[in-house]
Amino acid sequence: MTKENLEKLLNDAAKKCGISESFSVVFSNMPVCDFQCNSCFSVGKILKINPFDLAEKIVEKIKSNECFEFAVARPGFININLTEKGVEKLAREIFEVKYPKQSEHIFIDYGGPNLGKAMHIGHMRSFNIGEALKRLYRKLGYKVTSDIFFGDWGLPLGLIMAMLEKEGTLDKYISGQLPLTIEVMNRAYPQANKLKELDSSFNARAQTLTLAFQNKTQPYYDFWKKLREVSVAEVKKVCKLLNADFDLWKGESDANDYIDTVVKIFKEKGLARQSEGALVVDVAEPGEQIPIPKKTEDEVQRYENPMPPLIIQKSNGGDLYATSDIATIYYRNKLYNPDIIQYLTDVRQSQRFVQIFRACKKSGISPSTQQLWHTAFGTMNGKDGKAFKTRSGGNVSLLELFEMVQDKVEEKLKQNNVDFDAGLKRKIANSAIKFADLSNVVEKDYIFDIDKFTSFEGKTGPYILYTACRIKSILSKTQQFDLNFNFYSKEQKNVVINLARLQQSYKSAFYERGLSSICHALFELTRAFSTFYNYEKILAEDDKGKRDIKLSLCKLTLKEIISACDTLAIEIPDKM
RNA sequence: GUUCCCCUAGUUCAACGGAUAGAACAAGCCCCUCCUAAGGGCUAGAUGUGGGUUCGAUUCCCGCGGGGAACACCA
Repeated sequence: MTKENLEKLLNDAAKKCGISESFSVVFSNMPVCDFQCNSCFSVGKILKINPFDLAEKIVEKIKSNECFEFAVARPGFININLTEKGVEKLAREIFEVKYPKQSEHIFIDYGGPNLGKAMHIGHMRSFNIGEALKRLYRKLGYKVTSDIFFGDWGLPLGLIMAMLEKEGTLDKYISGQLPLTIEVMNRAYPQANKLKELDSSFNARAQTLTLAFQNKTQPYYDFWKKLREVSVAEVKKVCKLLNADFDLWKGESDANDYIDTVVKIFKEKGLARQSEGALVVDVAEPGEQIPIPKKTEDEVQRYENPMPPLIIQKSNGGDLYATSDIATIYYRNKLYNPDIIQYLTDVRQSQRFVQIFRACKKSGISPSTQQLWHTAFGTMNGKDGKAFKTRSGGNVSLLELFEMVQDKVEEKLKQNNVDFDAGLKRKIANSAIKFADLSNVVEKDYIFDIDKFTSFEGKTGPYILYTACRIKSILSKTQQFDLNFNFYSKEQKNVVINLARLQQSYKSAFYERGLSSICHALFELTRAFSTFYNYEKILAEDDKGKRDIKLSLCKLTLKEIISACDTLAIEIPDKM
């Protein structure tokens, strides 16, 4: 890579001056240069040399280079510009880039839909970010296994059963007299959820039914299987819309067989203790969970640096999700032995994952060499800055959101007199949603704005697709041409620089475990291309050499846009 | 109460401790006899507050103000 070449040049020059400190290079945001080196300040400080003098000394030692022009600027910057030869070489590197194979195996857990509950917009980020990270890791040469990890073993399914039982239809659904559909579940769950608050005997019945299928008591266990089947089919529909796919479609229920084993491990290692009737594991480290003296008798006990113990068994003997999570880590290690396990959830679950990870490390369920990552993403808020809710206080379902965006896309397509089919509509809607979501920095909350998802101008997914389609259109209208990277105009060079920045963004994205830098670089690239497109005639260029150069730029840019979109799980249509 | 996160143009978002703080939307002005105007060009507009560290702070540290989240049997 050019950046590395530059750093080598500078470091070699430094060595000739007897300096062993390292110099690094970054893309410049200044209009005067392509790259810059800021290291003269820090190195100058260590060596007690004026940074400006140091910069001059280094640059003097670099014998003239055909690819780069060096200049020293005011307090001590080294500014570097690419020559035409340098641009050509950079373009060639970009065109031929290959990522070496990595030895690590990353296991990534995202999606996490709960059976029985319709997916809402809160699930969207996990799917979008997780899917894109999975693809990014693969692109960068890692072995990756993805698991959707259903919440399929809990109370919601017991609630649905209890609701149907109360209606008197449960037997008919069990026997198959009435067909079980997702609509039945989507209706029954919210009703049951409300009812359990009002009717404690109903709640108790739901608990009993939950325990029944968990103990594999018939006919409830078979009915649970049926509920799972119907839900999974529905989830797969959403996955198709979001262009997400998983290697494993497991869930809490698969961890069930290992729960006793892991509880035993905690007990045998003396890590578990009884507290208020529940079985807990202490995970606080020194300086955490220090009780704050109560001011009055009946005040709730508060703690300084709170880190409560992790409950692995309820006082009624029931299991918790945390126990399933630990059991899941246990069997994932047994079956897949990954080097890294990554989870993607809302930031509100952060403390829970700290607890789970610590419990796994303490007990050795996760070996000390294994990395456990929790990538916490910000909450999607409404315009009031609070967690997003519809006017009626409910959640917007993911399918509804997708429909709304597709309707808007259809409107726009009709307005532009474009021939379209369902596939094109879906692709454009998908790009709008993905790009709007992934552009945000992962860990920050963001405002869920429906207008943003249905606006197709400016920094949006459809803009990226539009640019790609324009390039495709040009390339489809041309015959064979000779690949030629001897770019000569300012606009062409700017496209190449942005191509390099896009490739650089994959590395940043890996370290940040987020996609916003890729989205940003992709947008800047398409913007640079659009400027070039507006300034220079491509197909109408008479000079064959120049036309080859311009077409080569089209080809290279399209290749990289396709590659980036593929990483983000955005599909590009041929026309729009 | 404790802990963590956030505060940047009118709005929504960017900016490994680097130079003149970038975009998008909204506003105003231009560009379709020309490869897709879902486009391009131009104009105007911002770092909550008070200290500190630094050659240099939106970025790091400490106050203050404002907002959000978590704080044992939900996930």
